[in-house]
Amino acid sequence: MRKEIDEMNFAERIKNERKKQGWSQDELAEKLYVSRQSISKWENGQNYPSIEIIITISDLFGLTIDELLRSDEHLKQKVIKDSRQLAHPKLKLLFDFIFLAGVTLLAIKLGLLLVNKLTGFEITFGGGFFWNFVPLILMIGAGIGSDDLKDKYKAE
Amino acid sequence: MRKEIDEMNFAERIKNERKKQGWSQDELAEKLYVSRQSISKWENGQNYPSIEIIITISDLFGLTIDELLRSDEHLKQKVIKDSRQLAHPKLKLLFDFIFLAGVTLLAIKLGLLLVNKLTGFEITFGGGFFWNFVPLILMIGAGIGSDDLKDKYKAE
DNA sequence: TATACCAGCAACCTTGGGTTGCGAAGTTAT
DNA sequence: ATAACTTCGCAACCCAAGGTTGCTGGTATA
Repeated sequence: MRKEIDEMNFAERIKNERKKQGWSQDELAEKLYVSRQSISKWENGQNYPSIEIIITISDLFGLTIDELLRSDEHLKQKVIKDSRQLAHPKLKLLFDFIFLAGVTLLAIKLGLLLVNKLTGFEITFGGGFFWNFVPLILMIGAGIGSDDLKDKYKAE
Repeated sequence: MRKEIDEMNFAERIKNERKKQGWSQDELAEKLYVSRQSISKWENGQNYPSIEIIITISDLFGLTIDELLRSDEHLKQKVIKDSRQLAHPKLKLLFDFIFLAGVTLLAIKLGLLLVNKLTGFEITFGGGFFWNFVPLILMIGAGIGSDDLKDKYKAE
């Protein structure tokens, strides 16, 4: 029972963590005030340390006790699902389109200015006020809205 | 030692959780395949259950093992510090200034356009190409750079 | 009253966690 | 080559901690 569940995980994990820190069994034993052979036993799955020592170990390695004692497979099932759903997907899509419209208008305007510059043409278009303000308003307004909605997820 | 650290917490917590579920000691004992007196002992702080049973208990009550074994005070100290430090603070500051310069130029230009519109003045300034492109380039370029650096933190 | 339920104390037993002893294997220095 | 040192696993042993059984007291209900 014990072996099937988590002992292999605990043994491996404590061994890996010890090596990650570059400690020998002797050094870890000193830190935990136990004999070196106790460390050896834990790492070979012969027994578990006492509760108090488990808590100390989790502090020493910066792991939760669950991470120490449970199998990776078990922990995976407990991971919170990352693919959360946006609260207002359609509204965000609208803001994205408006932003694109602003970008398009701006691109048209700047493109014409560039053509005039490079070719010596003097293509003009009326509504200078429109061409200077509306693209910016669209881009800024929609950008703010879309960014705001990006961080809102459905409650679970 | 043991009593000072977490035994009171474990004993209280397991008792509270059992009652929260509306179970008697007998009922919990059946679920865990132990005697009723074992439950009594745990709840009165006389001893701890074995590791296997602790894991089963944490599943049964939907708590982490850390929550079972550690004091509330201890868990608080483990909260990850949110105020992480940026990897390149000075570079990000430079990008922020460049962005501000672009915004300033754009504001000047749009401000003049607005004044012309509202007062009927015809204040003009040369370099139409400059006034149309440079603010945008500054804003977009610096905005991208600053946003990129916003997510880079120093390794711990 | 009797019965059922609940939970704590105590004696007892077993087993699991920790210690000590020993030795093998690997590495380094002379 | 040998000696010294480091690292770690196996085994015997011990004891305390965890679990069981027995008993009892308190409370609620019929």
